[in-house]
Amino acid sequence: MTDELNRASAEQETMQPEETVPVGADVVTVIEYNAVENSEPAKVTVELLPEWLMPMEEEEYGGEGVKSSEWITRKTNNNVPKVKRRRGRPPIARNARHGLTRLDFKKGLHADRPKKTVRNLLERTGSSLTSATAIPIPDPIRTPEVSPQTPQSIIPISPIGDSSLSKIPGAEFHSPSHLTRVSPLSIDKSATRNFIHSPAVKVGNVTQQIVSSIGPGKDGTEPPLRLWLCPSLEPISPTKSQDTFSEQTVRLPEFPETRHNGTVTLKESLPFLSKCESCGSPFSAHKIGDTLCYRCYGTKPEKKHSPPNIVFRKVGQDQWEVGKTKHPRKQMLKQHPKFKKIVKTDFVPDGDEDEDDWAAKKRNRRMCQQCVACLREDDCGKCDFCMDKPKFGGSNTKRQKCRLRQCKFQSKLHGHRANGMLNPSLPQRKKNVKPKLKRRGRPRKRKFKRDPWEDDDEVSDKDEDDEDDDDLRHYKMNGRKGGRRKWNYTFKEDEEDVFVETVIDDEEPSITEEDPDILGSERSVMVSNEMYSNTSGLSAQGLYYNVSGVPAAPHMLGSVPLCNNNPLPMGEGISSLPMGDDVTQNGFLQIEMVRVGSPPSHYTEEAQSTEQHVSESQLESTPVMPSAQSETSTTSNNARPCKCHVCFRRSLRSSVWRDERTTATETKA
DNA sequence: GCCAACGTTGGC
DNA sequence: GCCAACGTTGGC
Repeated sequence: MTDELNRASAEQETMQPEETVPVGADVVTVIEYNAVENSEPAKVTVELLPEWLMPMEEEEYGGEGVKSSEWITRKTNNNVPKVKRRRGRPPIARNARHGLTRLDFKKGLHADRPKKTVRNLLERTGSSLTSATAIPIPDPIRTPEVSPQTPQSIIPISPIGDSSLSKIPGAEFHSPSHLTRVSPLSIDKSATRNFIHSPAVKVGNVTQQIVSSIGPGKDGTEPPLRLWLCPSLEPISPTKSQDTFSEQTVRLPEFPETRHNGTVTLKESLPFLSKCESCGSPFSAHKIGDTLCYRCYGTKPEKKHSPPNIVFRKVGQDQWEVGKTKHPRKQMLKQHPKFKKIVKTDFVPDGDEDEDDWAAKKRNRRMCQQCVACLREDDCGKCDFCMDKPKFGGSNTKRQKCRLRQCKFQSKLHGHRANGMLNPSLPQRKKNVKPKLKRRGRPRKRKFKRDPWEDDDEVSDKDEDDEDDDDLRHYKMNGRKGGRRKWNYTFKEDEEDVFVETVIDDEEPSITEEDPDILGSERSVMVSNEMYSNTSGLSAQGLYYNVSGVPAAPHMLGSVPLCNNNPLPMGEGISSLPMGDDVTQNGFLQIEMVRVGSPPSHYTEEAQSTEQHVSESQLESTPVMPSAQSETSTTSNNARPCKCHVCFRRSLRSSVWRDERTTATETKA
């Protein structure tokens, strides 16, 4: 196991230089860090730009002609001037409140709302729970089962053995319920026997193992009924260590959450009595992270809510069928065609939430409400978007916000240097400008040419066959949608909380190692720097990650404080945990990040390109990153200076840029 | 992948 | 109903 994990670490690190960095705060943070600490002057060509092309902060700082390095430094100081927020057309204030109301600050959960589709409406009304392929949209009817965790449902972890934390008086670690709930410590003979009696258990092999080892009624006591109703409430007693399961269930690296090629050992086959999040019935969790019983798994393959963790979920991999089929992914997708569409692991909106909240949030997805651009009130009147506005005499064809008011973080125009952005006074889109190409976009229902030699006009006059058209369009559509996708990046910031949601959707993962989507499936990332008050006992400023499959307190879960007193580099830390192929395939990696350094105002747009530059060409010479990579690949317990931003980025990177195929490839190498 | 065009929606 | 601008479409 250790060797395997070490190998995984090396594989992770080797992929890092090739990553494509999404538009995100984490990226920028690192760049700033490097720029400041390493005193490496940013290679930025200073050029005079029109006002609306100048960096917005520069304008706010009144720094005409401010050099880029200075500019970055200033931004690092997080001195974004407060500007009176506009309450006009973009309903910032109200919607910001709306957005905040969707945040559960205690749990760091960010509520999201499904789209108003017929399917969703049906599901919300409870009229249909039939679809085994349905996107696991939160069902308000079932929300009581996933209501906020009561203190009783959070199992105080008292690890058996020599854990130092177990000796801390009153130490209580409130890990996400789905992690603690399946703690093997809750398994005792009675519980296991109860599990055998559970009607929800249908996994035969597991049951047989238990039956053979522990006969029902051996101890002559029936389990309490409450154990049936809520197994997680079963008190955990260290005295249970004397039972036959304690030894192998407590030791983390060997924790049997992984299986290889369907080979399940006796030890691995031991189930954990868990409570299904969907139906509430106890069931046998094959591994940590299994929150749904076998029955509900087909209908609700996604957990309903997630803690403010980073959740990398290997979608399209049947957690139950791994190893039992030659093509588990295909089989899974066939069984659950919509399974891979599960993207966001957001908090289940309670029934009180109305559509207005969702609409309000939806309207503000392009606004962080905090950046200078969002706080800007006036249109510049000079950019192309302003010029397009009717009030500026435009034709209102673009219908976009002023360039200067485009959110730095969430605008989809972020980072784009449209042709019309270079200089509004200059002719735009010089390249390949043809008069007949002037009309672009949606309304043009241009038909595809049958004959490539046909003229466009001729084709347009023809009445083509609809089926051919559809085929062609379908092909084109697939060609686009089948490819890689960008990170769908969302950024939410409050005065105290920062939420970064990144969704990666690649239906057709690339095989190349440099492919940032090498996980081969959709991934959902949600980062929150909200501190967990209940993760006391660990460094409040630390960066932690939890890996599913490790059932205990954060320290037992493999959470590693990455900053200050962090003995482990992030990449290595993750790789040293059982998150190899099996975990990424069968379960999901959960990373819990606590108070990760810089506020979002540090993030700059320019740093994205800089980051790419570093990643691609300077990694081998950069004093920070390359050494980390080389070290983390083979060694362990390297005491490194605290670099919060670096840790954060590396954590994301090393967690995301993994793929089992890459693992196999590099294993060969 | 980029982005022009515009349908559409929400606030007023 | 008007305005602002988000989200989608589809050509390139």
